Amino acid sequence: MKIVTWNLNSIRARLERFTEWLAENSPDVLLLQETKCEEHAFPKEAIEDLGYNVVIHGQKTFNGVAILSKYPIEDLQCGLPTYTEDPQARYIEAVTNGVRVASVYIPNGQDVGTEKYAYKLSFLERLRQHLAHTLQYEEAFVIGGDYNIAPTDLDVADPKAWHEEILCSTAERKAFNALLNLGYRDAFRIDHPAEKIYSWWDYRSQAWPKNEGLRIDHLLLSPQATDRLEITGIDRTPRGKEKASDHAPVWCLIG
DNA sequence: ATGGTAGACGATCTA
Repeated sequence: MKIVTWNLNSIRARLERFTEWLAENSPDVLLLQETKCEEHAFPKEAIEDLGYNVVIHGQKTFNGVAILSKYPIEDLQCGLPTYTEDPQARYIEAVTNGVRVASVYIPNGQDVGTEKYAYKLSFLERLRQHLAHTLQYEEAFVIGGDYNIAPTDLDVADPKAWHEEILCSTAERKAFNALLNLGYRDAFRIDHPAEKIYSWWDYRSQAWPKNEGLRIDHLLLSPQATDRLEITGIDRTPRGKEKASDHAPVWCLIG
């Protein structure tokens, strides 16, 4: 079962490229972030035509997450149960083909020390609380998303430039590690323990041609999902095309 | 300290 996480940076701006990639790669499940529209504006039919069921937690202009699956989608949950007062659409969870999956768009945080940074850290704490709770189900659970955190300097092309900057600060990395310390694993690092490869390249400053990226998109696996993990990867091909998202899809294969 | 680009939307805000 192939599961992909991808921050599309607008599903409508990306529709042609995205459906093209879907037809070529045909993953079983997609966990999408930054769809950037309300449900009525989401191009559901074009995706359903390719054989996917679609569930959406959207909002106007910003954020928005979705789950696509070739299998029926059950037990839908929009928003973190531990953060029901969050006005932003950043979390969706469901069960499909016997696997619990979630798509999460963790706040960017803007700059260290800002109000948005505080919101990011509080969102991460609410996520930690929820993931602590779901462990008791002892299910295969895959939490894919744009975490907006490069877990270590190995995940950063230019660690000096990013030292204690947003996406790389100590408090953010501690919050990410707190998720791992619950018992979840960063899927990509299981079979690529030392590879310098990234999932996001800023549109600015020619970051893509210079390969000045960061690995901030992750698939976290519960112990039961970890036991079933076969391989993972990051597909950089779509990032090099016209009208690309600034993020690349990250995938894993669960047996 | 600033600016670089992209998307939504219609002036800026978010990233």
